[in-house]
Amino acid sequence: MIDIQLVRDNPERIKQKVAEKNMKVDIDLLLKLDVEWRALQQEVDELRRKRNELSSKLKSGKPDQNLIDEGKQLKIELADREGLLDKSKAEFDNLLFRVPNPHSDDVPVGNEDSSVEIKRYGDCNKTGATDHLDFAVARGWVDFERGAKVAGTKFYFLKGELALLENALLQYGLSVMADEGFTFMTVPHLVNARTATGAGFSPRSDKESNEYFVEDEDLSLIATAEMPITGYHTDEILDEKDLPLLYAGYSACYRKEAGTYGKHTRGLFRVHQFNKLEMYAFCLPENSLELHERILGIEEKIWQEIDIPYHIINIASGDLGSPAAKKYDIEYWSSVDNAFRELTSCSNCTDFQARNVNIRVKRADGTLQLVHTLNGTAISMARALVAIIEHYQNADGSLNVPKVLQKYMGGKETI
RNA sequence: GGAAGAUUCGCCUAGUGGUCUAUGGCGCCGCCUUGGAAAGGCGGUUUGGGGGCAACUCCAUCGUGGGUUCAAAUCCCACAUCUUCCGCCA
Repeated sequence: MIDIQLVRDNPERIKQKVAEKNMKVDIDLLLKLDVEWRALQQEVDELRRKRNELSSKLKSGKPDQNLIDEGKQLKIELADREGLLDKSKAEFDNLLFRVPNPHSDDVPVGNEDSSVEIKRYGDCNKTGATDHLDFAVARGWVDFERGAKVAGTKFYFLKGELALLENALLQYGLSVMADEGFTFMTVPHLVNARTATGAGFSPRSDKESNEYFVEDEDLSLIATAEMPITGYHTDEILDEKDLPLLYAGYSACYRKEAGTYGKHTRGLFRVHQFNKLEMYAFCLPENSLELHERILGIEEKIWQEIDIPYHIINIASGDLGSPAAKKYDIEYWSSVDNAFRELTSCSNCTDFQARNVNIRVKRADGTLQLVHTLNGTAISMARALVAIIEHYQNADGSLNVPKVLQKYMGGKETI
C-alpha cells in the first residue's frame, strides 16, 4: 500500500496519479476517514490512560468499591469507542489498500497505446512464418485436445523435443541467473491471502480476479513466483550489508485469464498454466532505479543471446497495474502476427509491496526503512517457445535450436 | 487427519492475576580504564501509533483473534505456526 503521509501531504497529486493509472479511489473520503479514525484513536488512548491510572490505584491496599464502580463505567465507555474505532479503521484500511503506487514521473501518461518504445533489437520486419501451434501440432509437440480432456480449455501437454527445449531454456536461464548473482529458489505454488494481497494481487472477494482460489482454505494458486518471493521476508528486518538480495524463482504460474478470449489467445501464448523463471530483488531505496535498469539489461542479454528480435517499451500509466511505479516490457517481433507480442516484464514496485508485508532494513545510522522490491521475467517458457518456433522454423518442418540452448539439448543443432 | 508439548523485546531465556513502566545472558552502541586492544566496569538497546520546536510524554505491543476481570504475559475459548509421536503417502 501507499504511505498515507504522501496522501496527506499532497492529495491533489495523488488524485491525479490515481486517475492517470485509470483507477478510481475516493481520496477525499480516504482523508476524511483518516481524520476520523485518528480522532477516535485519541479518545480510546485517553480512556485507556484513565483505566491504567485507576488500576494502579487499586494495586495496593484493600479494594475500594467506588473505584471499582468507576472502572466498570470506564469499561463500558471504552468498549463503545473501541467498536467505533475498529469500524472506522477497517474502512480506512480497505480504502488505503486500493490506492495504487504512484507512477514515476518518467512514465508516459495515458492508456496502453501511449506506451513508449525506447529501443529495438534485431530484424523487426520479418514476416510469413508458420503459426507456432500449426507447426508444433504437426510435429506432435503440443496437445491441447488431451489437455482439455484432463483439465479444460487452454490446458496442454508439451511432448518430446519441445518439452525438452523448455527444459533447455530453464537450464540456460539458470546459468544466466548464476552469472548475475541471483540465488535460485523453488517456491510454494499456493500462498495465503496476506502474501497474495501483499504482492498486490486480488483478494478473494474480487470476482474478476485472475487467480485461482482454493475452496475452504486461505490459499490461492500463484500467478507468478513474484507472489511467494514477495512474502519470503515478511515481517523481517534485513541487514543493510546483505542488500541487494537477488532471487530467481522458478514455478508454474496459474491464471484464469477469464474475459481475455480473442486477444492473442491462440496456442501457447495465453494459457492457464505455464512455467516461468522470475527474477526478484530486495534493495535499498536509493538503489532501485539503477537495479531496475540492470534487471532490464539481464532480460535483454537473454533475448539477444537466444537471438529473437524485440523492442522495449516503457509502459504507460494506465496499463501499469497497482503496485508498479514503473514497468518495462520486452515484446518480441512476431513474424506470424506482424506485431510485437509481450515476452517479459520488469517492474519497480518501490516500497509498495514492502509496506504491505513489512520488510525493512536497518540502516547504518540505526533507523529502519522499508526496502524496495523489483521483479522481472527471466524466461516465461510458453511464450519463449512460441517466439523460438516462429523465428527458428525451417520449411521442412524442422526447428533449429538456438545456439545457446544446443548444449542443453545434447548438442543438437536441429530438432 | 489424531495426540502431546511449545510460541516472551535481533538470538537465547525468567516469569501461574495488581511488586511486569517484562528478568537475565549473548549480540550491538556509547563512556570509563589502556600506548592500543582484550578483559573488566558503568549506561543504553522491541516495534508501531498519537501529541510536542525540544527535553519529553501518552497509547498499544509477550503467536493471532475473542472472552472473563476494576485490572491479563499470567485465567478461559477459538485459530495459526513449530517440535515430537501416530496414521497416510511420493
